[in-house]
Amino acid sequence: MEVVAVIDFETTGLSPAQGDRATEVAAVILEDGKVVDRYQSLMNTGVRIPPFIESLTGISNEMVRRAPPAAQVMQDVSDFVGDRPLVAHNASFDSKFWDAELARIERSRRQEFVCSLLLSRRIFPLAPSHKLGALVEYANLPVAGRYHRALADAEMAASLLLCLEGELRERHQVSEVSVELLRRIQRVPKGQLKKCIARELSR
DNA sequence: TGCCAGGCCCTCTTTAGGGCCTT
Repeated sequence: MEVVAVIDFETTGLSPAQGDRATEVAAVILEDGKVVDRYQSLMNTGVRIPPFIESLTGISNEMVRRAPPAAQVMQDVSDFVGDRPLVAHNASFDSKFWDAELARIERSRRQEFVCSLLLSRRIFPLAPSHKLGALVEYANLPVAGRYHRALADAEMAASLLLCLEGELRERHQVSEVSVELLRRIQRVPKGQLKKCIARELSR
């Protein structure tokens, strides 16, 4: 697989369109089956974190008040990941915040996202849940730290991606798992994974 | 005052509804 950047945001809520902002971002660079570089930072947007979210993430208003400005953090993390393909667990969520926070510093995303949630639904259809934590347990992956902290979640999403790649290699005899193949697999209709892989491998 | 997301996916579907997943 090509070198990819696995990212994760902690935020004040679910929707940047409703005024929610990022509170923390992390990115890990995945190369040759291992994490070779890491970035993590809290970020100060000036938006108050609701008590429920403080409790969920352990990220307090006091912590972000002391953090660097969001503009600086987004510039740094954007430079850190560069043009590498991005991966996130439930990418529809992280891509919204990635795009919204980048737009505030007048930058735009140049690469597509791969979603480990959509992939895990195809590759592990029998998992009891496709939440990140449940998949980590299901696949017996290492717990990288506290759930709902950006770096720990990004590390565990990276482990999950490697696990999914391993499944494709072993169970489906795919010798080379490309980002393009992952993008196609995450859109395959239910029950058509094998057919999709066979079609892709015969190209 | 009351309410507040959105994409994906399944099904008792397609002129819809509801659960999952992210914080």
